[in-house]
Amino acid sequence: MRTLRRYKEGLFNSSTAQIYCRKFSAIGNAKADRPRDQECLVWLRTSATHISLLHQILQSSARTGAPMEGKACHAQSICVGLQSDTLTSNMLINMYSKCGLHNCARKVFDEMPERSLVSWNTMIGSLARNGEEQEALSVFVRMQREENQFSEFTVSSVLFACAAKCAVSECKQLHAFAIKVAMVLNVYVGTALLDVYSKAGLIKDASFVFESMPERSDVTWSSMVAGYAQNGLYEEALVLLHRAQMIGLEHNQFTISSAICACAGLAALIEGKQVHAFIGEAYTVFQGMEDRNTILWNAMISGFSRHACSLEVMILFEKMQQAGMLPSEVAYISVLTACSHMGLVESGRKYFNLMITEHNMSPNFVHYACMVDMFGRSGLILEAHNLIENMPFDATASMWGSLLASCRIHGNFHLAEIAAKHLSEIEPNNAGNLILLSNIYAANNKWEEVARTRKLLKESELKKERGKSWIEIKDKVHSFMVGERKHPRIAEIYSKLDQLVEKLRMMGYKAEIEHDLHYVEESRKHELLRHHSEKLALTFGLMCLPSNAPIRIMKNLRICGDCHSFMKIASSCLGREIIVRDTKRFHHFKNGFCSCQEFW
DNA sequence: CTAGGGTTAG
Repeated sequence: MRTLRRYKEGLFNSSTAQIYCRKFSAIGNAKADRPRDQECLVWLRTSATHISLLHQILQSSARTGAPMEGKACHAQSICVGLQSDTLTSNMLINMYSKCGLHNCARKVFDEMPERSLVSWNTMIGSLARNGEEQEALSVFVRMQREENQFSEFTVSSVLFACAAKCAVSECKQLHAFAIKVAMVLNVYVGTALLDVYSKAGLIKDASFVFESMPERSDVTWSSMVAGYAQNGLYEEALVLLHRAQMIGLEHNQFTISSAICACAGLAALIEGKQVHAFIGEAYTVFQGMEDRNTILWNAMISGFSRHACSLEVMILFEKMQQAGMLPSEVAYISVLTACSHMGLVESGRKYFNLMITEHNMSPNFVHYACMVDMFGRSGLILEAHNLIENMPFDATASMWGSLLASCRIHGNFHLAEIAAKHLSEIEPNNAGNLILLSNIYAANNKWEEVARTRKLLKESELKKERGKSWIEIKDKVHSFMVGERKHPRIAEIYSKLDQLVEKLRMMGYKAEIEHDLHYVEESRKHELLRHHSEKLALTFGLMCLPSNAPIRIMKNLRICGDCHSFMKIASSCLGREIIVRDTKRFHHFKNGFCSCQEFW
C-alpha cells in the first residue's frame, strides 16, 4: 500500500503506473473482500484520473472477468467526463461483456453518442456470447439499416450467434456474402462458418468450407474434428485427427475430448473385441494429457458411461476428485446413470446427496430424471413417484415415461394411469401417449374411459411417425417401412422372415403384442409386430451379407420391446452380431444379450 | 478496444 500512497502523491510516472497496474490486476484475481482491496477500490473511485491507467484497469478487469474494478472505472470515467469517449465506452462494453454483465454493456452501448465499428462488433459479440443470440442478430440488422459498414469481426460474431440457434438460412446468406467480398478467406469467419454448418447437421457443407479454407488454425482443425464427432461420423473425426497430427499440429484439450468422444462412439459401431481396444486407446491418450480439465474428465467418464462400463465410471469419478478436480454437474449425470444401470440404489442416493451437501450444487432436471429412472427400474415405484411430485421442477415427459415403463414392468396400474395422464398432458401431440392411456384403461376394464380416450384420439387425428429402418449393403442404402411393399425383393424377404420367426419361436421367442399400440384385433397385432421395419431390415441383411459379418441396422424411432427380444434371441440362435442404432443409442446384440442391459 | 472449437440423459 506504500506504492499506492506514493502514486497518489504523484511520485510515479506512467510507466511505473503500468507496473502498479499489473499488481492491481493480481489483486483483482483474489477475493475483493479484504480491507486492502477495498482501500484500492475507494482510491480508484476518487483518484484515478490517469486515462491510460483507467484503460489498463478496464482491460485487466475484462481479462480476469472480475467486474469490481471495472465498475469503479465506469463510475470514474463518468466523473472525469469520459462518457462520450468512444474508446473508453468500447472498453467498458468489452469489460462488461467478459464479466457476463451484458445488460450493463448494452446500457453503455445505447448511451454512446457516437458508435464506431468496434462498438457494434463488441456489442454483437457480447450479446452472442451471453445467450442473447436473437438480440445479437437484431443489433446486426439495425447496424445495416443505419448504413454502417461491417467487418470480418462482425460476421464471425453473427455466425457464432447463428451456431447457437442453428439458424441455417441466415448462415447461408452470410456465407454467400462472405464469398462475394472474400471474407471467407479469414480464418475466424471460415471456422465460425463451418461450425454453424456442423451444428446444424449439414456436415457436408461444413467439410466443404473446411477443405476450401486457405489457412487453418488449431481452432479450425478441432472445430472440424468436433463437427464430425457430433454428427456421428466418428471414423472421419479420427481420420481428420490423424491428418492434423501429420501436419505437426499439437493435440490440445479440445481435440482430445473430441477424440475421446469419437472413440467412444466408434467403439459402439464395431465388434465386441474392438470395443475395449478403442475405449482403451482413448484412455491411454487421456492419461498422457498433462493437465486435464473438467471437460476432459467428463468426456472420458461419459465415454465409459456410454458403454455401460459403469464400474469404470465410478472409479474414474473418484479418481477425478483425488486429482483435485471438483466433479461437475455433467460428471454427476454419468455417475448417477451408472448407479441406475447397475441397480445400485444406495450408491445413487449417496451421490445425489453428496452433490447437494458436499458440492453445493442444485441438481437439475437431468439428475432428477436419473434418480426417477433408478428408483423405477429397481421397483421402488412409489419412491420414484414421490420424487417426481416433490422436485423443484415440472416433471418432463421422459420422467413420466420412465415411471410408466416401470409401472408396466412391476404391474402398478394405478400409478401407470397417473403417469400416462400426465404424459398426454405434456405431449398432447403424441398419439402414442393417448393409446398407452387407453390400453391401461382397457387392462383395468374401465371401458367408458377407453371409449372417451378413443374419441379424443380420433378427434385429434394424431398420427405416429411411421417406423423406418435402413441397412447399408455394398454402398447402397436399403430402407424399409413398417409393412414395406415396394422393395424389389420384398416377397422373398417376407418368406425368409416367416421362416426366421418360426425358428426363433422354437428357441423360445414369443411375440410380445403389448408393444403394439394399435386399436386392432390380436391377430392383426401379431402381423403388425412381425412386419416391424427392423425385422425386415435384419432379414434382408441375413440374405445379403456374408455369414459371419455383423448386421448393422439404423432406425428412426426407438426399438420396441418385442423387436428387442427378437434381436436378442436371433443373435444367439444365428450366432450373429446384430447392431441396431435407434434414435437414442446403440443396441449391440450378441450371444442372446444386449449391450444396453435392458436399459433404453 | 472487437471475432471462431470440446463433455451431459431419454
